[in-house]
Amino acid sequence: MARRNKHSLEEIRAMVLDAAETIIINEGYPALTVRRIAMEIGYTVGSIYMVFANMADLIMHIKANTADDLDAQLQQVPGCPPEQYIAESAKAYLKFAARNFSRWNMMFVRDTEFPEWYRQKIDRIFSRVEAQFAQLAPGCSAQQSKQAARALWGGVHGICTLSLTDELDAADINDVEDTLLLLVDSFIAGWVRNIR
Amino acid sequence: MARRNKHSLEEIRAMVLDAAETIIINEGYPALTVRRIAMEIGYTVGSIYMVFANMADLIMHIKANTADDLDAQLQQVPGCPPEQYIAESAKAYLKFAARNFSRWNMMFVRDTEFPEWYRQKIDRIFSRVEAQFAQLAPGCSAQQSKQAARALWGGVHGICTLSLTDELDAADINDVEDTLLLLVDSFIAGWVRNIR
DNA sequence: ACCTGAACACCGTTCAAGT
DNA sequence: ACCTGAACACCGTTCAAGT
Repeated sequence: MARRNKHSLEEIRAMVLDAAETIIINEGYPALTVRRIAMEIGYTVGSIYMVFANMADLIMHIKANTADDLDAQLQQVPGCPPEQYIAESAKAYLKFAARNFSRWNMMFVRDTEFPEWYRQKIDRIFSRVEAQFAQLAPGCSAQQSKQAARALWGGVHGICTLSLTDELDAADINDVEDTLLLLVDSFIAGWVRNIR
Repeated sequence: MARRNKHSLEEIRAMVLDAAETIIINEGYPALTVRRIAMEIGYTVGSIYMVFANMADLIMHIKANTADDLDAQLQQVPGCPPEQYIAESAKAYLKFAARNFSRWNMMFVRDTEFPEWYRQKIDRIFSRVEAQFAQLAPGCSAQQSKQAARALWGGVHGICTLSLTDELDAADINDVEDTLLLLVDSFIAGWVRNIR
């Protein structure tokens, strides 16, 4: 066999990425193997190494796609006063994490060094909340609002992680949302108070 | 070969657990393999299956040990007023996570269903902080202080996760500690205020 | 009653060989 | 210039066979 040339390398690359994401979504991260992807796209194992350096490289790009999807989701939160905006963003973050658990969870397992372009994507997600904190207390320094955003967003992330991996035994997602809003509301109330 | 009987099954079990923890500490979680453990304790692969059902079972018990160690660490936080106690506990949590990163991180990768006895260990860790919240606002219901503890502790956990996996680009651990204390102080201030 | 080690069904990765 | 598929060095797990 060999040589079919039915797809360009770019097309194959897209097919690999797409098949990989489908496998993760439907069967979870551990089900993702080169052989499995190859089968799915109708090529053999070797061909995957034509378009990605290795598994780690492919995974890095899946993470990047997830980061973009998450960012797009957060961008859809309608403009409103900072407190409300931050609360809505937290809810949107939880919703995305719950609906895309496997892909979302992948983003935070560190197999290889994060490349700079990936780090920037993560930063972009954080920066949205940072801007809101700056509005929340116009007097405070950029450093202060940045730290507040990171503290709270780390917090939001933690509640999502523990809830969705069943560490906090949160019965259903509504309980989690309540806990999330308790964190957001209390933190903001306390922060605005202490900043003065 | 075969039959040496130099160690009891209990001894082998302890050796396996000990070797596994050493490998994780020194070389990280991915370095942990049955063959590697067998080599380390001077037995063959098969013998590990005499004392643990499988790799997942072994890992579960490593996690349990880590949970106990973490609990012991938190127990060493000296008695003091609730706000301070919670802040000190958060610092102790971060310190443990930083010093025992591989083992700590393992606890939150969910490979199999958490057995009930393991869940109880995690609950015990949380309950320490819950009690402090009850003291913080004597009027509030048990449900309220429980939720507050879970919100804040989820938050503390999240900051630790993101910082130690380099997601929040926190330069050094002191910055992380500052961020952690900002979360704790602001949350408590806001919570006490809102609860009334 | 222990303990071995070969065997099985998997991995990711490489690369000579085919068209 | 693509693409294959056998080969390599790994996994976890099992279990007949040895003492």
